[in-house]
Amino acid sequence: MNRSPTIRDVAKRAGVAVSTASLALNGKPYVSRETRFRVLQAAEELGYHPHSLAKNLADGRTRNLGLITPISLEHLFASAGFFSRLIRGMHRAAAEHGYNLSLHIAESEEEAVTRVRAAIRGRSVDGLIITNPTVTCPYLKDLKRHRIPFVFIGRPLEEATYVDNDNVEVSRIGVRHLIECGHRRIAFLNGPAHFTFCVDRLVGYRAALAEAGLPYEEDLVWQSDLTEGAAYQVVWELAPKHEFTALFAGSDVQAVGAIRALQARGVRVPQDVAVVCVNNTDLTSHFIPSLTAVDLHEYWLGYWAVKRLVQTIDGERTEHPVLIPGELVERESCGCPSQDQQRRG
Amino acid sequence: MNRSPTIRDVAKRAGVAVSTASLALNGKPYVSRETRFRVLQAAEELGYHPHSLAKNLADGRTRNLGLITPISLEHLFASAGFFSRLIRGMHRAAAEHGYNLSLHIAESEEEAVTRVRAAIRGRSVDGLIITNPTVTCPYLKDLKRHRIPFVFIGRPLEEATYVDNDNVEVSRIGVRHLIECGHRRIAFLNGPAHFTFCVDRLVGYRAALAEAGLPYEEDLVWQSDLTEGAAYQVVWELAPKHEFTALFAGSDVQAVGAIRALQARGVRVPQDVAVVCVNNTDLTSHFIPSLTAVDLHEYWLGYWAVKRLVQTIDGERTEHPVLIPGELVERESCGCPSQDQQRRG
DNA sequence: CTGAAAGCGCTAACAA
DNA sequence: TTGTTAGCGCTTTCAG
Repeated sequence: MNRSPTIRDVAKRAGVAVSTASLALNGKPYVSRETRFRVLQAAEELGYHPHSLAKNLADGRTRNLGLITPISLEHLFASAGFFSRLIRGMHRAAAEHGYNLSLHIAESEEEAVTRVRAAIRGRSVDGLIITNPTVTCPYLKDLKRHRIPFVFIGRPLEEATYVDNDNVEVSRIGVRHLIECGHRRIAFLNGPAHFTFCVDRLVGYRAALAEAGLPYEEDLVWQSDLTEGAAYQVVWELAPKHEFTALFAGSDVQAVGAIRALQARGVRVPQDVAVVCVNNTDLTSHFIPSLTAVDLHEYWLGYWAVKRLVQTIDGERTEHPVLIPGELVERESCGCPSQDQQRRG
Repeated sequence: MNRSPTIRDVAKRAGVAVSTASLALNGKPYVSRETRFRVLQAAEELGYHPHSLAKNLADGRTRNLGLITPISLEHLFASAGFFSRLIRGMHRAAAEHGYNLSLHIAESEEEAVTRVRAAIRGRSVDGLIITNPTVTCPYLKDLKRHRIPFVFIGRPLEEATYVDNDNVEVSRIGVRHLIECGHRRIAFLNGPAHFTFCVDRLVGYRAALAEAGLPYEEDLVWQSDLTEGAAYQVVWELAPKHEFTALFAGSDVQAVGAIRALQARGVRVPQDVAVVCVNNTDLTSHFIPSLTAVDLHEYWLGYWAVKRLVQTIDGERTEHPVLIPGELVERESCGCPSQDQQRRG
């Protein structure tokens, strides 16, 4: 197997110096049409392809973007679809800008610190995308000290570049839909308040009620962890104590827990209580009844996260975050006939 | 910001030559205890960390493993959980061997060819893991011509290193369970026969029946695409024409389609028909009734795929494929009381 | 055991 | 415009 041709070979064959070949090959100026043509031709004939490592070492860029996911296995399983779509979007944007995507999975924030450090030390990435920022963000120190470009997916508490859903809108859309279906007493099963997105969603919930002139009742705002079991517990407990005809759930899994609890109490969905949730997943589409959900468009979250990161790397100071809007996907659980109406319209 | 220390700095500080520093740093022999200590000490004091790119360029290895996924978006959405777990396992094994994982998502086999070529040309990976091999495998030519190490996830038709589930066992386990629950007429909703795993699963189905002395009836073997809609159609059509008390479905999604069809026909699950399916996902656990499923242990699939790849890279000729066993996870849909029995036991 | 020197393949000053 | 020449930071012969 012949050693693959280097830029030297190309230069020699084209009868020019390596530097000229380099310029020509990379489409830089200061090369005559004719010379460029000769070089390109030679490269073609030789089947030349640049060696990415050498290139990267020489110009100091790795053309590698790292994804750091500081989330537990449990959390991952619960949101596998979310990450698949996210990664897909990231991949697309990365490809558009000539970057590679490398994975740095961490099961905890501590592990994330290790991975961030390793990436920085080995200078193996030009930038980092980090999901699920929390209050602590222990890796932030390293990040800032080494001034490595990074962007968060999710709204962090600290000042930092980030991309997130417009979570106020997300819940507003969902709740508004229930209101339009005629519901006036809408319970909200939110997630834990230490997630910034849960805070934002509550704002959206209130906004939707306010817009419709409906009163905000604290008693109808419930909270549970993002698991089916936790949601079940909370709803089983609280549902009998309040009157409501609709429920807005913070996630698909919580919706399932809630529905199981309601059914166990003899409440039918959607006949007695209509349900809308956040996260448009295979669970929401395959569940019986299928669940009306707000799609988070994770693909675009990932896409823009990479875009922003590339901008940061390129030195463009981009202040405001990118906020991806949600979109309502109507199914059976909200009990609205509007789906058919739309089709007819 | 001070330029980060290089191996030169370390050597100088330790009062040795770079080559000696290199040997010491990499734990190679031919360095005296004392010298090694001095070097390590110097590195520590300087906060030295090797530059991965330089290292890679020098020794010709990228320490990068590429994952190629030639699957449509549609397919991906249907099996997001599968890939999450797969990738997680790959990541673990890669980390164990000091490799990085880079993503090369392709939405089709043609695109996969492009990505494989790019990876080869840029010499950006030491080896490739490729999922979903098909009859055509158009990238195989490039792979072989350049002799780049690779392993398939899934059984290919061509001779090649691969890792897969033991699909004969997978269905045997599922069907055997139904038999143990007392069922004697068990329908099998399989996937398309052009998937090698579907072929294998049919073998397992027959084996389970044979072991129990039950007759094999071709009429009870159905086939549908891997979507809910397709499964629904087939079961809606065929269910009334045959007598059976249990159904073994080739995937979680197919099971859902089948159950919807059965319910539409007034058949209750699990009271009238017990259901077991393949793929232990969030859908199977959250569905009502929750679905008894054969877990494919995708994590280990990914883990072993990388292990095998690393072995291949290291020149160890490993002939036979790794076959990951499935495991039954009992839930409501099979209607067996054995779950409780086990807990009591 | 240790050190000097030659690359790995490419980019980027700087000179011509 | 083009060519010469240093590196990028590390590994690896090959002599001492």
